[in-house]
Amino acid sequence: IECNNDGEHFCTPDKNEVIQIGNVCKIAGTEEIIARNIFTLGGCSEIADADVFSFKDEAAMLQAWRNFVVEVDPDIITGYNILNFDYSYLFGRADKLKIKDFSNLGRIKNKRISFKDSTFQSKAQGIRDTKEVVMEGRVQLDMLQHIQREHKLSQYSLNSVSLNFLKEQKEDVHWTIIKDLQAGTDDSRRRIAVYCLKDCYLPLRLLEKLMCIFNYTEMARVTGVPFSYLCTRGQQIKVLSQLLRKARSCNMLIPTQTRGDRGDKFEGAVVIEPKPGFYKTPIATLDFASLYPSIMMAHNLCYCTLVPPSVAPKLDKDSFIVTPTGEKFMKAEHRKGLLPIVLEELLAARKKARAELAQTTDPFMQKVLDGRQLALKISANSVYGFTGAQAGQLPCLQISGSVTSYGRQMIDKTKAKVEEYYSSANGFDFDAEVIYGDTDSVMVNFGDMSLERIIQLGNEASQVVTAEFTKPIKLEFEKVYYPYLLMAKKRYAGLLWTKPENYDKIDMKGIESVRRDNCSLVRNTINTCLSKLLIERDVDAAVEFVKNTVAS
DNA sequence: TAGCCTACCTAA
DNA sequence: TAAGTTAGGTAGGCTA
Ligand SMILES: Nc1ccn([C@H]2C[C@H](O)[C@@H](COP(=O)(O)OP(=O)(O)OP(=O)(O)O)O2)c(=O)n1
Repeated sequence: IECNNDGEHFCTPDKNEVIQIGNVCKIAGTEEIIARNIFTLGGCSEIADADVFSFKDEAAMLQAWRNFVVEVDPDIITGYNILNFDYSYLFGRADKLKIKDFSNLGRIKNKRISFKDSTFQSKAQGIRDTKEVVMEGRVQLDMLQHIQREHKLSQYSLNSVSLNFLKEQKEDVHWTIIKDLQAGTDDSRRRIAVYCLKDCYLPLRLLEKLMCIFNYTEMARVTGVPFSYLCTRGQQIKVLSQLLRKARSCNMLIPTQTRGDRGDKFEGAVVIEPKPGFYKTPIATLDFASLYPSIMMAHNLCYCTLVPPSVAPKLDKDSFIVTPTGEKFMKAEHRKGLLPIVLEELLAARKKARAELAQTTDPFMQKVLDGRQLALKISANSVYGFTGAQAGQLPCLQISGSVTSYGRQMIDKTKAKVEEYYSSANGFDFDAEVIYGDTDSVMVNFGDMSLERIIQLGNEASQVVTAEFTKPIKLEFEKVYYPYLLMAKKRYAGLLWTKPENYDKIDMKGIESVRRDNCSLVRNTINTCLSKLLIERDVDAAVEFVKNTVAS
C-alpha cells in the first residue's frame, strides 16, 4: 500500500489516507499471473499489463479491495513488512472510516481476522517485535520476516535485499514527494502506481527465487507442523511435533511438565587450544558428520530410555550404558528411543537435500539448496537443543549433558588418535600435529607435503578414526586449508581446497570481515589484505596495503 | 592499570 | 503448550 502524508511527517493512519493498494496474484509453481492491478484514490493513467481501478472515496476503495481479496481467495499472502506496516495501517483506516466487515478477510464467513502485537524472543534471534495476524485459511508470509530469520545481511530494506538476491533495484519514490504526486494529475498518480506495483512484484519474485513455498512445505511435512507455524513459531514446536507423532505411533504419551529449575546450565563443547600462526603447509580438516544427532542415535539417548537412579540397581547391568556424565540409558535392543527415530528421519531428509545440491550447477540454485540443507541440519541439532531448553516444554539436561560429554570425549580421542597414529613412533616419517579444533572438528598439520598427499592422508585418517566409534558416527575429511591463518579460538582464515587442481575460495571464520558490527572500511581492508596474504602469499604487500590504508 | 562486567555477534 | 544449545573473541565502561 501507499499512503499520503503532509509532506513533513511520515504517514499515520490517524491522519493520512491510504492512496493506493497494489496486487499481483500468481499460481505458485507456474508462470501464470492471474491478476495484476492497482486500486487508486483519484484517477490514474493506464498502465501496461495492469488493471487500474480508481475511486473517488477511500472507504469505497478499501471495501472494493476487501471484496477483491475474498474473490481471488489466496492461500498465501506475501509482501514486504506487511505484518508491521500494511495490515496495521489498513485496519487503522478501516476503523477510522468505520468500514463494516473490512476485516472479514478470511475463509470462514463472518469471522473477523484477529490482529495483535506480539514479540518473538529467542537466544539466537534476539527480541523481535511482530504482529500476529490470524486470517483463517490464509498464510501470512512476510518476506521481510522470512529474510531476517533465514539470512544474515547487513541491511534488510527491500531495495538492498532485491539487489542482493535478484540483482534488481526498485525505482525509488521518496515519501516526501508522494503528497505532491497524489495532489497532481492522473499521470503523476501513475508514477506512484508504477512504484507501488514494483513493490508488490519484488517480494513475490523473492518468494519464488528463494523457493520459500517449496522449502516450507518440505519442512512442514518432515516436522508435521502447520505451514504458518514455520513463519511465526520457533524450533521447539517442530521438535515437539515430531516427538508427539512418533510417541503416538509407539503407543506412548508425553507428560506435560511444569517448568521449573532453570538457571543452571550444562557444560557444552570443547574448543582445542589453538596454536596461532600463519601456516604455509596444507592443513587438513576432519569433521564429524552431524555430531550431536549421531551421538544420540549411536547411544540411543532419549527421554524414554533414561534410567532413573532408583531403577538402575534392579536392572541387568548389560541392559544399559553409562554416559561420561554418569547417566544411564537403556540399550536399543531393550527399548528403542523416540529421539533417535526422529533424528533418522531428519537426517534422511537432509541427505536427500544434499544429494540434490550436489546435482545442481547454477550458483544461485546451489545457495538456495544449501539454505534448505542447513535448515534441516538446524532442525536436527535443535532436537538436542530442545532437551537442553530450560525455558521449554520438556527439558532433560541429563540427555543434553550426556550428548556434550560424549562430544568432548570424542574430540579428545580423535586428536589423540591422529597424533598417535601419524607419528614417527608408528613408522611415519613425520609427526602430525592437531593445531586447532572446535566441537566436532580437528585441523591437522601433517607437515610440508603436496596437496595430493595431504588429501590422501586426510581420507585415510578419517577412516582410521571412524573405525574407533559406534555405527552412525562418522568422521569426514572435508577440506584442506592451504595456506592457513589461525588467529585465535573461533577466528581463522584460509584458502580452501577440496580438490588438488584449484582452490574453492577464501574461507573466513569469526574475523571482522564476516561480522556485521564493523564498518565497511575494516571489512574491505581485511578482505584485500587476506587475498594478498593467502592467494598471492605476499606478506609484505599485505602489510604495505594496510599501512597505506591506515595512512590515508 | 588490571580485572571484571556487559553488549554484540559469531562458531559450532 | 512462547522462547533450540554452549563457547568465545573483541570493544568499551566501570571500579578498586
Ligand atoms: N546451530 C548449531 C550448530 C551446531 N551445533 C552443534 C551440534 C552439531 O552436531 C555440532 C557440530 O556442528 P557443525 O556445524 O560441525 O555441524 P554438524 O556436525 O551437525 O553437520 P555437518 O558437519 O555434517 O555439516 O555442534 C548446534 O548445536 N547448533
